[in-house]
Amino acid sequence: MKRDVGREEKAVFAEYLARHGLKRSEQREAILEAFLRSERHLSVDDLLRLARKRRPEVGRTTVYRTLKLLQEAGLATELVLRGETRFEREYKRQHHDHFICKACGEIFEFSSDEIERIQEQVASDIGFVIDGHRHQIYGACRSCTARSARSEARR
Amino acid sequence: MKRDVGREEKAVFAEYLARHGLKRSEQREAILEAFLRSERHLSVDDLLRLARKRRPEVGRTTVYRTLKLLQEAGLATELVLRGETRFEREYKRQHHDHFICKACGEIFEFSSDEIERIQEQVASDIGFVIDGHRHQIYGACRSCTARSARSEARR
DNA sequence: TTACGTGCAAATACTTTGCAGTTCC
DNA sequence: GGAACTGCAAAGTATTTGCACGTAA
Repeated sequence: MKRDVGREEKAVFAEYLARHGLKRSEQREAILEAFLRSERHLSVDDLLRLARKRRPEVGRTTVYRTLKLLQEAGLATELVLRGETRFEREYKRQHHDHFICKACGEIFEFSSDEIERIQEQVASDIGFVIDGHRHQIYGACRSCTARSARSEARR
Repeated sequence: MKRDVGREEKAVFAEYLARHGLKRSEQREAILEAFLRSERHLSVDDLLRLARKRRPEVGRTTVYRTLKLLQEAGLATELVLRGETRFEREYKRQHHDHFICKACGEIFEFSSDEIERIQEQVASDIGFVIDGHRHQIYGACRSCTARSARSEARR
């Protein structure tokens, strides 16, 4: 069932390599595969670990280098959450921002056309032309809020 | 005229030190003074350089350590803009977020009650309790937009 | 064949920590 | 006098780069 995960993205990457006179390699394939199979927000270490399941010799250096290529190919984006660098899929995904639960570390995505609109408004007020943004909201997710309410009550 | 810059904040810091059994020092005073006199978004290097104008022997280590104290005392906040760590005054300042011009690096502040409100809305939709957020908008400021329009026209 | 790719080790950049000497209270 | 403070050098992190060897095209 999960065969062909990210088939389209693999084609995009192949295309990117070809167009830039670069070559395919087992390592790049293992890394891309691992990246595509995980729906999560991966750290370099996560990705290294996952890629090594398939190809144990993959080096950390190659992960860094491949991530750079994936970003240039429009397949990955870097985000820094609470000081930690993570990567997520980018290809054909709608723009979104993140909630981060300080208790469990879970990351939730959100997007709001309304916020985007007001941003544009505020920007144009000072003659600023927007080209991108990062919006991160920290706090407690539903289950962590519930958990702490429970332990509160227990006192 | 500019005597007594941040008098209130100095008092807050003294109070903080006292309450925690910590001591005042020439270095801490020089660093705080430099921090308060500058209205900008300072890097560690900026602050080190400024503090050294007053006390040339101030060490980088002490700047790091003092910045930590200033944050704990509620006088400074750290922000990471385009991968660069910066510090700004926090005491009694209204919450705000940042525009960053990719061309000249200039940082502009903004705030929008409307955005805050929608954030709360979006958060409560998923049962998330907000505790803080970071919102950074990248693009081109008015003068850089004008400048590039001019060089466009020249072609 | 040859330009590109790889892993390792070394180099960077930024920040923290250990330590021996100094200063504040 | 003793705990706290300081600067330096060393140790950590995270990421990048130089290089000799390996490999896709």
